[in-house]
Amino acid sequence: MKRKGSTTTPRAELTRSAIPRYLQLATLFRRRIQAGEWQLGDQIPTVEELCKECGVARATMRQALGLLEAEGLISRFRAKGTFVNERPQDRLWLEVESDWKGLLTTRSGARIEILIDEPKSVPSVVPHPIGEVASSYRHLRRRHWRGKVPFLLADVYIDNHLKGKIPEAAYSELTALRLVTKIAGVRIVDVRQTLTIGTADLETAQLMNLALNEPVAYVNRTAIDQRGRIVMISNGIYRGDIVRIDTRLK
Amino acid sequence: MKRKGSTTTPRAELTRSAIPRYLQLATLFRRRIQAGEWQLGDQIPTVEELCKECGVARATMRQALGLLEAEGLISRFRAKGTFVNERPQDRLWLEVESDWKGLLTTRSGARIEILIDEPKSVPSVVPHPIGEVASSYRHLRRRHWRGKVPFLLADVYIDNHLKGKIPEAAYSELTALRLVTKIAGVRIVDVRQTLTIGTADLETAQLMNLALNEPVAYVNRTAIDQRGRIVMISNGIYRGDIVRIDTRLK
DNA sequence: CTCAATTTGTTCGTATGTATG
DNA sequence: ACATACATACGAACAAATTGA
Repeated sequence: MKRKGSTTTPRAELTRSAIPRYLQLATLFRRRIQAGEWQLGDQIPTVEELCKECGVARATMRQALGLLEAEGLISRFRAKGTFVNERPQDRLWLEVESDWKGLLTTRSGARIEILIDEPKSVPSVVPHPIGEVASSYRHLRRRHWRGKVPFLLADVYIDNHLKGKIPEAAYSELTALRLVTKIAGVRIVDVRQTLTIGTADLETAQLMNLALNEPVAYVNRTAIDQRGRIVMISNGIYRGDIVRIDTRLK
Repeated sequence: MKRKGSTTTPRAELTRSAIPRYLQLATLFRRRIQAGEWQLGDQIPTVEELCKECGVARATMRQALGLLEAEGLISRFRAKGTFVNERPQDRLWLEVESDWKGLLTTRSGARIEILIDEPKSVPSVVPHPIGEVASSYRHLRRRHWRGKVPFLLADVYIDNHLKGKIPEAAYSELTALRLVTKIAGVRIVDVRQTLTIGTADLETAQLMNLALNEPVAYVNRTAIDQRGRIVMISNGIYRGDIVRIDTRLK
């Protein structure tokens, strides 16, 4: 049988996606538990009910629940039902700073690991064209940890004119903006920050200990000095589940 | 015509994951284009080169590129090569406002559809306990469209004390904060806004025309008046792919 | 102009994983 | 548990268009 022409089956599936259904369901239920919709100790709906609700087969639903059971989130008892064991770890929010004070606050308990260190480099992309690009930057790719959780992967570019002013040890201890202001003593006249939302690609997922396509936040920062020169560029990827932006408008 | 040389960087191996390889690859390359690693007009590495780099079969790689071609990101020419068309970031960003001016700016071309309208209701969750909860609120679930794209799903609660001051038609035309300030004329002394990142659950996905587990942004807003009463609560879910927050720090 | 190399397009066959009934 | 259908992934061969020697 040839596959030319209109052998296309008109399937109007709602969750038509390349991501396996059982994974979608697992995520959905994980979120329900986290949101408190399914409370600790609760009996969750039966497999039959869940199947009807989500429009999938029993085997698929059981596969999804199997994942959650393996994660320790639920317990299943024959002829009794399925129950919520615990909540997925209450997450430690990370505030993406939206003012100077926040930007310069030391992140307590953060450890910075240097993955790449190129002494002479030029940023391939300049997120905010607000100033003159310097001739050469020190490029660092750094991974930030809080405890055993990597939460930020950032490519940092620092103007090589500041090279002499920054001690080596500082590169693995401070945020990029602190390096140029506090340590190198540069007067920054403008900082731009852009946050967008995406999903983890393969490389990011591996480095951040995330599943592929889990949400992440891209945070790009650019800082210029008095002479209008771009002295720092930081292109960072935060784990989406720890990002939180609080704003107060008076 | 520039020819982008094949990166000799040793690439991470593709995980044996539940997410199809061709999707992983598409995401990876989409990101490369967005990051400018593959610039506009560039010829990207040949299929063969990409296969070797990523360790996949030709057919798989072609399937990934086929997706990008369908999205209009690249163009492929037999015997010539594959070229970058445009950047994915050329979409219509929606700015989640982070200051008063932005909050009150009318979103041009936005249409608001009312899904639920409860005259007397009490918000089940109060995101920011900064004031006194009123005795009764008007609860609206509204879906915001730009053209044919739903981009925001919001549960809005408005203090019923303001009932008489707001004409019916306004409810399907204005943002919640505009309703209470511009229309009802309430003097707001404090607004809190919190943004977090998550993924679309089943209901959200259906209402926003998203695949399950695509990234979304949760934006919660609370406003109090002079007497410290919470006059407005808005719990919104934005499509992740259109959220963008620009900040400027001087 | 022809020929060879390059590069994408197309089509087999086969194996594996996922979802349904 | 089993059979069936479909999507995914691989490998290989060949076709078609472009370029340059």
